[in-house]
Amino acid sequence: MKRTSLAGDSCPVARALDVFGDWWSLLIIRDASLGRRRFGEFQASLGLAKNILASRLRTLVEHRILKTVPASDGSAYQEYVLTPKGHGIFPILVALRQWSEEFDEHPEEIATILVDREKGKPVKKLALYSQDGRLLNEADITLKPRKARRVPA
Amino acid sequence: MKRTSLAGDSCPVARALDVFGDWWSLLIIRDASLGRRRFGEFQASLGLAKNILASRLRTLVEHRILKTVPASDGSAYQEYVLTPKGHGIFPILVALRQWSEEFDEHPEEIATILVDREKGKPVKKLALYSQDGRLLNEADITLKPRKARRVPA
DNA sequence: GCAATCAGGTTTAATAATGCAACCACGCGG
DNA sequence: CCGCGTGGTTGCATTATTAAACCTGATTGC
Repeated sequence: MKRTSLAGDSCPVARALDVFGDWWSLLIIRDASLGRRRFGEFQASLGLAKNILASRLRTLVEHRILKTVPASDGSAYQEYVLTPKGHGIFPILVALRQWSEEFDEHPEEIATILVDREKGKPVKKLALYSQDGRLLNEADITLKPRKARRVPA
Repeated sequence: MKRTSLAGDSCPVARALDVFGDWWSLLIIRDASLGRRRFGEFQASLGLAKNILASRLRTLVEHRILKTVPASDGSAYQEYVLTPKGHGIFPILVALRQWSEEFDEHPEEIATILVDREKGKPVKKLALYSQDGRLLNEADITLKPRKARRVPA
């Protein structure tokens, strides 16, 4: 069967999904962004098989989304923490959360809401703006080739 | 071995991933948001097996992210178009794209950039704001229980 | 100081999800 | 009535995911 790799795709959405588009990676990253760092913490929180967790952590480290650090409590073990590249996934988690908050069929089952720490009030929805500050929706944008193609002589 | 379902999870991120967190759904939604509507268009664009595509389209319709409409060119076939719930996924696609644009190891392989239709200039990065307009980053937010828990007498 | 326990995995064997290709049904053109 | 394009479904081989058993090195109990 071989799951088709998207790594060579030219679409940035596909390239991102190739890195963490599987069933567990984003949840591991979510846990990491909530401060979990130890193998056992992830395993207890997510309830996934340990071999899968080991495999996912390995590929996330390879992709430099996580890095291992020597320990924090003096024990001989290692911990997994987000790199800057990993922290960059934060908006994606927020977007996923906001979509569920808005469209989930059973919103009463959602346990938590995202609030700003200072005031304790819900955050605004993520929104897309043009460089000159206009609010953009799906119809207001378009795709452009990244660079003018060099025409062969 | 049954793939563990996340549908009953109380985390909205997990709930979203349960709906479209597989290998293909987000790419189908991306294509739909680019205007593709026919089975054959998706299949040609994504290069996935037809049975998988049929299965994904079915579950996306069940979840009301896509809906089938009778035809647009008069033929007897049906087309798949995004519902409002489906259009709500747009910010997630943008977030994925922007992450790749910022962190991909081979950005030269990315073919397109997102620009606003009116001016043709790249869009701003998605950003998270508090209700009173402060720019928030990962450290400025926290999770709060959705409702005050009713304490049993 | 020796057994028991725990963190952090690897190995094994079963089951479920892919992928590919072949097949089917329908409408249409000739 | 024969073939072709669209839109699927069905079988079967291959791969991924899973739970559970096992392993290793460090820490704790006594």
